[in-house]
Amino acid sequence: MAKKQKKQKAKARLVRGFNDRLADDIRATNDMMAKIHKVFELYGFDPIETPFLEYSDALGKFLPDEDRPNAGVFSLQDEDEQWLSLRYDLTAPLARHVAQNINEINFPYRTYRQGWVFRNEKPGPGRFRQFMQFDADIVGAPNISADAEICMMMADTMEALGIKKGDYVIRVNNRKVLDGVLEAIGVIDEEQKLSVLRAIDKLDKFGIEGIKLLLGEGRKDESGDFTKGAGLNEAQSKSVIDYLNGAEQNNIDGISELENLQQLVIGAGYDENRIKIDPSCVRGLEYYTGMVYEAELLFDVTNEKGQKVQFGSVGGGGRYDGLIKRFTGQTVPATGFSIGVSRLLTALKNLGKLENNEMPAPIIVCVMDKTRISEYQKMVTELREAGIRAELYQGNPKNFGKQLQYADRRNCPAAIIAGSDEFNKGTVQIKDLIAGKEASKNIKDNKIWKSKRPGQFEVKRSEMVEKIKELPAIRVYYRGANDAAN
RNA sequence: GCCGCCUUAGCUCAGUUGGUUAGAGCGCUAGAAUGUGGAUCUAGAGGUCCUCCGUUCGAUUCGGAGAGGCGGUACCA
Repeated sequence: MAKKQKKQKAKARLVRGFNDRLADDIRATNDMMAKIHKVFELYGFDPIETPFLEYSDALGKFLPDEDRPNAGVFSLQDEDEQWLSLRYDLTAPLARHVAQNINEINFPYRTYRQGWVFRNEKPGPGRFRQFMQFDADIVGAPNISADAEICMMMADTMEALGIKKGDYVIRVNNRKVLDGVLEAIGVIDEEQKLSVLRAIDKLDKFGIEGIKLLLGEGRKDESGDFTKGAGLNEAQSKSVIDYLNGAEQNNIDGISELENLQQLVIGAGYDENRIKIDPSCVRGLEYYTGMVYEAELLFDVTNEKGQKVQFGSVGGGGRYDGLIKRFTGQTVPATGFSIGVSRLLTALKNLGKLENNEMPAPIIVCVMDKTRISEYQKMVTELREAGIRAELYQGNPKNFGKQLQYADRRNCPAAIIAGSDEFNKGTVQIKDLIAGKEASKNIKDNKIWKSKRPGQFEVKRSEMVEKIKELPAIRVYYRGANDAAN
């Protein structure tokens, strides 16, 4: 009987590729977001928010087909049988919004937005099926100066997040130049073109030797799986490698755009350490029409298991002059950038570059006498009014040791203790749990430990809040907040 | 999608050449110690050995299929 019931219990489990987020991550993410917002606002961008769900056809070419309605995107049918999809990026919904409100929008439209996006595909390391992006775009801006500004803003954003000059680089390239290379070696087949571009994109992953294999017959990976190559001949392959090594190119249009951008950013004080032209930068294949950019972290990241991980790209973007045309028929040039917030957070966390501004745990007011709950609650309120996190112990107050154990495990800076003795005297006990923890290192015997009450002292009830404020842990954290308020 | 590795207690993992009662550490609960966190000691709870099918007198162990996890690779708007 008991067994049968057990079998009927629901299994607590997460959907593949989705994750719960814990307090530290949420706080760190919010902190990052605030910094990014600040930079984007400074550059004159305004926020916008669009829904998670869009009509599938509005999202572009990834329509659910009959056989695989959920390939790549999560899709479902509405009551009227129309296909809806969870957004897989923030650009397609922006294009829809702009097309829909094209007469009201004041161009050039500088806009940013953040949010969750969803992809129905196999999750990998640092890769999830729900993740957060943070985008900025300038819509209705045909000039290279818009691309230059986006690149500079990206550089500023990286630095605002605490990543130093030289620890990141914004790589820039131009699609037109890549097209010129393909043209020069006589590759006209669309599939082959894509294979060549994909191979080029993998330079940082596999190196020149790996690229040669991918341009030719193909490459076998570490698990023994074989990737078919682009099938170029020796001469074609050599031309591509020469291009990657910086050989001169003949696409005048693309080259001059890149030169123009470089001139603009250098003029504004962004040298090659920050924004660099890189022939191996490719990005979204059938999507971008001119400039493409990518933000790359240059330092090694060590993961939880102590392995070194090459982190690479944490964001990318480019010019997409065709996206809004799908809706309106008229070309609306646009350029923008997308930051992979979740990825960036992981990188910063592994690096220890997140500022240590962890929220201190609350002060715990212990319950020693159940008939005096309202008096304990009053203490909590006074602390809160002073801007100090505080809570009344809400577990079973029967066992007093449990209350301190709870406070200890939460890393609370202090506990307030008041029983009948203290109430009679008009005092409270303040127990500095951090000082006590320090003292415990030298006390082996529990009887002594108990009688000594390390870190604990008695103060007048009326001075409780002031004395709490004087605790080292409280002073350090709350000083900044109070200064800001005053 | 393809390739490889993995799945035993809440967690990390031993183990069983196919056999009666499957273990450890950590964690959890209780007590020593009812107004004091840590350390220590004692006791206790906790398992369809991922699922199904097959081989076998007998399967957690062997075989097959499937699911899930990790990693590589492909795709990536």
